[in-house]
Amino acid sequence: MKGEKGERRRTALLKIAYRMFIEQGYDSTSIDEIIAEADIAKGTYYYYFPSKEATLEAVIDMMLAEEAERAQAAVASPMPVPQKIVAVILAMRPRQEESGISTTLERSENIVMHEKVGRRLIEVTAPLLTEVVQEGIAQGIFECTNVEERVRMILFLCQRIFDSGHFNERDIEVFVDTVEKTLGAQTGTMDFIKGLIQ
Amino acid sequence: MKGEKGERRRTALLKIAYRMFIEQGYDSTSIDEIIAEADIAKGTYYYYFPSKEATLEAVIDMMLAEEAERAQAAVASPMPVPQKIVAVILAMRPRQEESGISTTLERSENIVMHEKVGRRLIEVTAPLLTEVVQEGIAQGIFECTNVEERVRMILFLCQRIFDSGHFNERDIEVFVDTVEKTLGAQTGTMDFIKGLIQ
Amino acid sequence: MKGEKGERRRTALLKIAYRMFIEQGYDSTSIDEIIAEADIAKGTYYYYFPSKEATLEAVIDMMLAEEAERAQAAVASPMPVPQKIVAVILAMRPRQEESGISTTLERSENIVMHEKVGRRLIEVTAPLLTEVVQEGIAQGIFECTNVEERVRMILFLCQRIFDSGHFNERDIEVFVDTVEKTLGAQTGTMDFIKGLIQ
Amino acid sequence: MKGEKGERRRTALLKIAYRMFIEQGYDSTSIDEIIAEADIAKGTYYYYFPSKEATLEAVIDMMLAEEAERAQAAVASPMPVPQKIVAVILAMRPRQEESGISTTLERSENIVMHEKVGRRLIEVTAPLLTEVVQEGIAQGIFECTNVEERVRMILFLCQRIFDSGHFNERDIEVFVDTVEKTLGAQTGTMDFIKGLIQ
DNA sequence: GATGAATGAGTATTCATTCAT
DNA sequence: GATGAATGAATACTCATTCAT
Repeated sequence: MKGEKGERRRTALLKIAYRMFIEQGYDSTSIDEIIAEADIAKGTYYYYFPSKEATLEAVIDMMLAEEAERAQAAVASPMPVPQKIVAVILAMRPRQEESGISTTLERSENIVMHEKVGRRLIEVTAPLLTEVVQEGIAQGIFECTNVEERVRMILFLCQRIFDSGHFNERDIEVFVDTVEKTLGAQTGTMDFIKGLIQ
Repeated sequence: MKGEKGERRRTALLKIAYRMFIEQGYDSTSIDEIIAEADIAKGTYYYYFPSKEATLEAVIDMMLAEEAERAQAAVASPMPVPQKIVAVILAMRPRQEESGISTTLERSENIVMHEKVGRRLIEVTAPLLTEVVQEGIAQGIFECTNVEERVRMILFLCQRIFDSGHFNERDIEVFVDTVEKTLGAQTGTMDFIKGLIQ
Repeated sequence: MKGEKGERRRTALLKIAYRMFIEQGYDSTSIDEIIAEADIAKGTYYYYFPSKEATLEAVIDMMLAEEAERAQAAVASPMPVPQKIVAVILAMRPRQEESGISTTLERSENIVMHEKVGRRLIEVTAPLLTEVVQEGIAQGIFECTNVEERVRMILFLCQRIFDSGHFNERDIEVFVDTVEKTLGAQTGTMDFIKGLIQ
Repeated sequence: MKGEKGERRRTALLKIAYRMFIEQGYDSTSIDEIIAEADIAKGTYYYYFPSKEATLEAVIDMMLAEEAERAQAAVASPMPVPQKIVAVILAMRPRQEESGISTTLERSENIVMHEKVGRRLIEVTAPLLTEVVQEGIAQGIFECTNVEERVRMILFLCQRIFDSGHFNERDIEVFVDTVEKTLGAQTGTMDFIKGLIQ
């Protein structure tokens, strides 16, 4: 698996597994299905991945890498702080491919992968958002202590909102209000979020 | 399954299944293991439960019934509103038996059951807590709109805190602060929570 | 099971089993389903029938008794011989209840019962029809040897026609022609059958 | 399952299943018994066949292929028409292996497979025999209409005769007579059949 | 006459993993 | 690098039958 060609094949396999795990859930996706889709032999699969579990880990890493990259780009950009926060939050939102099957995400088969991704996504995003919030504090936009804990709480709420999919206008209103208050921002500072979340 | 004797046996079986689902996770607990533990024949198991899935539902119902009862008792009591809120929240906390195996609760095998219970627990608890908050508003202790949505958000946060098990003092502080602010209470109103959550 | 009351209950059970065997097939009908339909306890079922197999035999006996009775009535009646033959043949035809589910009769689940009934039905009907044919020979309407064998052959063909359900006009034509020729009747003697078989 | 070796193993498995289905009946033959007989692992069985049902279909296809081949050979040969008809009919007769266990064929366990094979065998053989009969009509040996329906009727009678196993001389006589008459042949044309069927 | 709790052998099917070639 | 034949433990569920009360 050292050649470039092998690496490309591994990535292709990973993308197929990724799509199938999301569409049908990890447990419900058998290796037989994956190799049928990829049109390779079973031995070949095991040449590239030591186990199914390892494939899941690799898939999750791939997903996280993409999301982290988007969040990181937002943080590094010259946007005003509130917009940066929104950008980081939106980076967590499942993309087109996934949200198109957002109903699937709630099916119990997917809970396992979803939880795994969710927990790790917060681990990755929290430091970035903390940085932004501290930037805001320095600018006098926010005023609060225990920044790290507040950030994790906000990220957790985000996930619940995006997960459920069934949030309404009032849910968003409450969310924005809570974010503003927990960060000690002026009422209305984060109001523009409302327009962005669907 | 009409006699009293049968009903008692069913309950006994349910408790065994309940314990095993929690200890090893639903998926990882096979019917064979359950009947070995209960020392009954396979046919007997299926005499009492139509399927494994149905057993899970019955187990969850049992858990929820207990939790809902505790919450309901709190609401009906003559405590002051803030104490009622805390009581409802604490009713959601897993009991001794479960928390003793709280590390297990995070194992991926348990995610499925955990999620199912969590979602339904919120459905059950939300109306109760909403009632209490509205009582608080009437008494001038709280001041907020969108009560239902705020309550659900608070319950989300509670679950997360109890789930993770790894919360520290600062997490609690942030939680209490957020609850106060989101309900529009005076700072310090809910402070006594800190002493109650471990 | 000596009392009259018990006998009536047994008959009622038999009719339920009969209907279910026909509707779903013998193998696919479980005793649990039968007792649920009859609203009795499992022990009660085994009080009336020693086994499922015995129930099937009893059901078949019941079906045959009815069919044989109709055929016998036809033979004893003062109809002209050709009409008697048709009457016997039509007595083999599944009744309303069954033909309404004639598609079901072809489902593989029903083959077992169907074959059993079919074979025994021929045993019962053949002597009756033989008698009628011999009556016809005495009257100079038919002219043939090996009457018994010819009769059985005709009955085979009848069953096949009623079984398949998919016979068309030409099948009937061939059938009538064959019956006439095999019995040594004048062409046209049995022609009126065409109008009777649907 | 692409290699030649795999194909050979599949065929070997098929023959084992074939023998067991015939000996004990389809339903009464468990996968466990098949793999024990073949001395392979359960997984290996399912590597070659997706399901038990699929195995049955494959077994039936194998049986039919042999029978159809024998019938086809007869039709293509330069024999006189009556002999061809007999050859096609005889091709339907169960071979040594099966008839040696002909008693088994009547056991209810085998009815399902037997019926399935029977129905499909007629589908396969009917067009061949129709062709031969039409050849006979062209040669002035036969004279009849509705050839297809008559052929199917004849084939059906054949099956009943071979099935029952209990036919006697007079049954054959009646059968031959009926065939001659239904095809509009001179009496005696098919007489030589009598010598061939046992 | 009637009940219903208890049985346990039996069944088809799944699937991640291994390994000789 | 790649293949595909082989594995076998694991799993949920069915159902006719028994028998003490």
